Amino acid sequence: MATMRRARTRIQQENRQAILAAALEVFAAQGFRGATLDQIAEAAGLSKPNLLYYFPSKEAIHADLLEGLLDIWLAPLRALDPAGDPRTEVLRYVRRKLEMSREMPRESRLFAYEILQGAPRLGPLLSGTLRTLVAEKAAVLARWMDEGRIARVHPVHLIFSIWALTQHYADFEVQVRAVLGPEGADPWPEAEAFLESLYGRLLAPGARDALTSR
Amino acid sequence: MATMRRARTRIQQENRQAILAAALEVFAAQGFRGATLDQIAEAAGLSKPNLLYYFPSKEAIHADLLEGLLDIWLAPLRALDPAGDPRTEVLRYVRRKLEMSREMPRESRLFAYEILQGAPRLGPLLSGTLRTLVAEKAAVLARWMDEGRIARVHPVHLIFSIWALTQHYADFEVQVRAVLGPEGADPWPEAEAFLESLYGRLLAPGARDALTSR
DNA sequence: CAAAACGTTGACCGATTGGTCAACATCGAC
DNA sequence: GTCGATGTTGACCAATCGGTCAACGTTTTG
Repeated sequence: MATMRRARTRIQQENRQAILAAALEVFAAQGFRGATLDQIAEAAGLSKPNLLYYFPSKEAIHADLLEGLLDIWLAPLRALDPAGDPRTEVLRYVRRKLEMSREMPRESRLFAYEILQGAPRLGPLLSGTLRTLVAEKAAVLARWMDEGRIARVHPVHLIFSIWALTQHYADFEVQVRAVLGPEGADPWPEAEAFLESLYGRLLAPGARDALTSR
Repeated sequence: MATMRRARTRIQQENRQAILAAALEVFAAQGFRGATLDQIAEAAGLSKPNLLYYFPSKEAIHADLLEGLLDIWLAPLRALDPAGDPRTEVLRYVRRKLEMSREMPRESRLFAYEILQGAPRLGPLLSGTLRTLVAEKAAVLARWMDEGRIARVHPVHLIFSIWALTQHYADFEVQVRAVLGPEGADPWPEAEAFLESLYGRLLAPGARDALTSR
């Protein structure tokens, strides 16, 4: 009846969960080196030795957090349906990714810190899982372009652009809010409208680059 | 004849310069908390006490670095000419910003760490200098849109998008290279071509959002 | 209810870190 | 070349950090 996958007791599951939640908060705010076990322990409502009763080290907590993250993070891209309507699929991907930035900014920042640092911990996953997935979905995009159903651009950079634009609103939220000002409108609906315009126009079949020089 | 602005002696200027260069390298790689004075001292070819002879503290080095950065960083946006041709101006801004990401990735990462952390040090500058400049340039863009010379989008988010897309290639370079693979082409020319397509199509006068739903 | 397993913590430890200081070395002006 | 100003450093310090441990509660199980 009991699941009994990893943690045996109820209290063990609760505390591990509380620790991971607290660690996410602290790591996302301070980065790995900036975070301290005391901060995490206090945020989790536990003592530091107690925290180390559930996890062998600070590194282990961080690793646990990162491990689960990549799958969640890539779910929207995985969901890109080769059988769907091209523009609908891409725009849904953009919307879902932006929604993740809004709903999970801490996860986004945790990821950003890791990449900024040179991906010392999940580097292999980037050249493995991530690279494979991107190659697969880029092929789908390229096929759609071949069929003339969306305009032609470099498919991998198209994916990069979606990552950059959506994560920006989570990772650089302080800057966004500072620029928009204290009475600025909620940036999220604005961002969604902007991104819909951007990808709508970029991918409209028959779109050609505007004349720019000469 | 001598400039004699700040540092009096020749050796003082040289060493301060060496320290700032070394600190930029280390801070950009490890973040503020991750960097140590010993690392900076070694990279600068000095001893730690000697380093503290030129700067009063680790904080001071970091502050010095950040202080000079924002102006450099915003120079391309400042150069956006209200009297120029709209699409040429925007595309030149994009190109210059991308070039800065390529030529000054350490500065870009230093900035990224600061914002990620919540901009504890240059927060006021964001709501001051930066906000003013963006408002001014957004007004220029809005006027161009009113005149029908570029397509209408939210001007501030247009600027956000340029920051996000260009800095992505510097800050997330590890991820970009991992996804493109070891034998992947040089990402920079690809990125430039992609961004030119993107902004060319986004801003083409008369551009309308593609039909997406229903 | 006893005892074993599980859970919790104050006190402590070694390592690292930012920063100090007194002593020493070097340089530049006369 | 001498002497004061400038530059340099080994040794040291207090604070912080990740992690340990022995002792003490608490829960679960027979």
